[in-house]
Amino acid sequence: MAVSESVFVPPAPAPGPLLSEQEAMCPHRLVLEHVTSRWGVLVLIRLQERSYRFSELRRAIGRVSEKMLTQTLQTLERDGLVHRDAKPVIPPRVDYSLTDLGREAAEQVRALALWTERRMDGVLAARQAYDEARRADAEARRADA
Amino acid sequence: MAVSESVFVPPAPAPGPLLSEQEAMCPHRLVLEHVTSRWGVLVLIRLQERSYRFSELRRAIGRVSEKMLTQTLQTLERDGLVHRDAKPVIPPRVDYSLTDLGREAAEQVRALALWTERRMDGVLAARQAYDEARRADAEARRADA
DNA sequence: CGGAATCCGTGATGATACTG
DNA sequence: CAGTATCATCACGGATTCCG
Repeated sequence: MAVSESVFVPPAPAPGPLLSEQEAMCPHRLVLEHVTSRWGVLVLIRLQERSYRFSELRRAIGRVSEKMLTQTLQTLERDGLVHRDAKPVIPPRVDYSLTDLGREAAEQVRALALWTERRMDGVLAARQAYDEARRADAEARRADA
Repeated sequence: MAVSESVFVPPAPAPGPLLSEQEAMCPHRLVLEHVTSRWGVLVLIRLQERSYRFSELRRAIGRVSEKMLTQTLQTLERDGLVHRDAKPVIPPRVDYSLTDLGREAAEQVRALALWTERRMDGVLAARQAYDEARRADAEARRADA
């Protein structure tokens, strides 16, 4: 029946998938996946600097659809990492910020992001070596034939 | 033709997608996605204890298809985080271990995983509160009508 | 045993339009 | 502005098969 975009029923009103949740794995692995998810990482890092409004966050991250940003924020909010402050005004104004738990998570994630940045040239060098090696023995194999 | 499973042409012999690579974003964001990818995280953490053979690693992680494990390992190898030692014997024997770079990455990832485990009950509590709150004002809205 | 290659379902993602 | 709803699309990832 192609339940595209998995639907959640009353008992478990979870917002969106954000990496399949159906598996019966240790629950903390799921939180890990929320935190390390594509947009989760970027949201946490952004919100670490300061509080953001929805569209503002969207622009800051760039190339994220409204849908995915909403989904990510809802998941992180449900996990208690993000605080959502909706002000009942016209036009609507919603501010997102980190909770204490979220700040801790953000620090971990940020450390990882900083490491990545620091070691980037090492990675690039490794890639060139890898690609070169593959090219080399692809050629050698062609010489056989 | 529905290019399922994006194809890479000679200039960029990258193994597999492992989260879409086509986007022109800062390259270190890609490495971050490799490292935080679903299986990338688990592979790094496992290999941190010791070296593993392919099937051994597969069993240790559990519920990972050969294909995804291969893809993950190849991506991490290309990024210079994992070392692949293929011994030309029959039957084939291939050992995977972390490089120095990989060990650094694994430490970051492990810190995150440990944090997740430590704060798990906080997250669970937050979820219950969130779900309860939603249930409550779903009821309130029903009272309106 | 360790992969490489293929087929294929379904779920994650993005574009668009609509609501309050 | 901050979402929600709907739809179209591909990439993830599993199963299977073949090779060395």
